[in-house]
Amino acid sequence: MSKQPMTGALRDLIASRFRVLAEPARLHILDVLRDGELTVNEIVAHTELGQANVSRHLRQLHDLGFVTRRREGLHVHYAIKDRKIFQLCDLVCGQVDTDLAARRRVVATHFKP
Amino acid sequence: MSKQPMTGALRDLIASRFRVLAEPARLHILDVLRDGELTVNEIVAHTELGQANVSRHLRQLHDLGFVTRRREGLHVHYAIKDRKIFQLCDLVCGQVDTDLAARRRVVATHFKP
DNA sequence: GCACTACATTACTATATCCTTATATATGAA
DNA sequence: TTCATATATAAGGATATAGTAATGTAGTGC
Repeated sequence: MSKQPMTGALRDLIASRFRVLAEPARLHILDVLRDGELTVNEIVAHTELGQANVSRHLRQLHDLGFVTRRREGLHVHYAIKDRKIFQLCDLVCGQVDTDLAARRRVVATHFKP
Repeated sequence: MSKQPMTGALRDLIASRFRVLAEPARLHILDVLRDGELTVNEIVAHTELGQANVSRHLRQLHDLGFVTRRREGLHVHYAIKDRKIFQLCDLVCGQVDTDLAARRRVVATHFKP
């Protein structure tokens, strides 16, 4: 979001990107890909999600440009395309952190020792 | 996402934040709040969304800590709580940009003059 | 009290998306 | 070709969420 107001079309594009990240299962997949590429079955093993489910999520991640796909014989290897997404998650993590801290402070106020 | 793997609970928290941003209508509301606080009706006027709809979206934005609420007589003023969310959108915008550029390149390859 | 305004909530339909089971496709080996 | 493995897709039901119309609530002024 730079200085200009967003057009509706841009909002749609941005929203669809955020939507991909708005799913714990997909975050999990991105997380297990952090240390390098994995095949579908390896991702299934790491996440304990169903194979069809992982395949569907990978399709979305790939369609929106979050991961790369590389076929090698029977296997298909997926990898993080742009590690900037981890910056996104870090920003949100920081938000979660301050938020939880604020909540803790509220609770502490009511449970003075 | 720091070095540690995310727990399921953290993934849920992060995903719920992203989910709030995964909606064009809410991005629009955040966008019109960029230059300062507005009342609900002002937001309705700027976005051309229905009043009930705006109210519902504002509730979600407020519940997850994206905006502040301030009552003043009959009016309720909403404002951006933490301008870091614009960094989030900027990051995604950059992603959209490079992605579209890549697509343009593909198209250009096929439509050589 | 009553009326008016600004906002919030409820109730509802429509749409989207998750997950799973079953099936399809693609690659490699025998 | 036939079989086995890895991945992708289709079809199904279950759940969630957007938008809207109607109603509820809170504050202001008469």
